Amino acid sequence: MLKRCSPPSKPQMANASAYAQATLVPRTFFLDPPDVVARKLLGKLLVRAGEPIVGRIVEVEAYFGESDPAAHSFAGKTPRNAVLFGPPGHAYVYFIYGMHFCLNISCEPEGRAGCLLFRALEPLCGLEAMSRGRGLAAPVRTSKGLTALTSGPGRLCQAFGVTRERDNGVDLTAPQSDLQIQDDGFVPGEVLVTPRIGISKDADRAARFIIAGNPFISGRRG
DNA sequence: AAGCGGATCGTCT
DNA sequence: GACGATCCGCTTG
Repeated sequence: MLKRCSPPSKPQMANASAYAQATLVPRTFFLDPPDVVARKLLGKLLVRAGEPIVGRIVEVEAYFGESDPAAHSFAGKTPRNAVLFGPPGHAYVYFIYGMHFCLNISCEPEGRAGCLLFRALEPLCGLEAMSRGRGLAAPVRTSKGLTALTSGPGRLCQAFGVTRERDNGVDLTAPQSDLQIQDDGFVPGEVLVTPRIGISKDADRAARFIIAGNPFISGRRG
């Protein structure tokens, strides 16, 4: 269950009363193939316990395990990607470009390495903590500032304080976990599917899932 | 509005 | 030893 928290100045997609009624998303939710989980995952909440920090998932990319040339697991299991081959619902965090972290959640039964990359969130709670994580001198005020908080895989990790050391391997479906996926009953409108961002192999495959029209989506909007 | 280059390092060849 | 599932600031149109 979520503690009550202050909504951002301009909530875009949901009302504050729903935040307190969110429930933990179970591991079985993540047993499905990546494209199926991607659709279901849009509209759910990423929650960091404590403050709390909460964002609604508005953009994800599906990666299809060992059959997907663009996936980290394409070449098989290594020390870095081992989490992906474990049970579903766990965080896979990797370090990229010498500078940024990216957060994924594993899916499919143990032994299969499908996952979803979190690409953008709509900030709902914990704006001050998010601003701090992003290295800002003061909490965001403008709508443009709000967008830059969690629009992009590296940005949302900064906002939530996600690092490989802290979060890789964490069970996002466990009640005691610091980082969780929760469901407040929100149902997204139209979902668009586009090619994935920033990859060179299999660049045309439609595997990026976005909530149509959401202002927090990163990069190309459709 | 779009395009370019720099920053910076873990991971696998 | 090369290369990213990125972000930011600066340049140009």
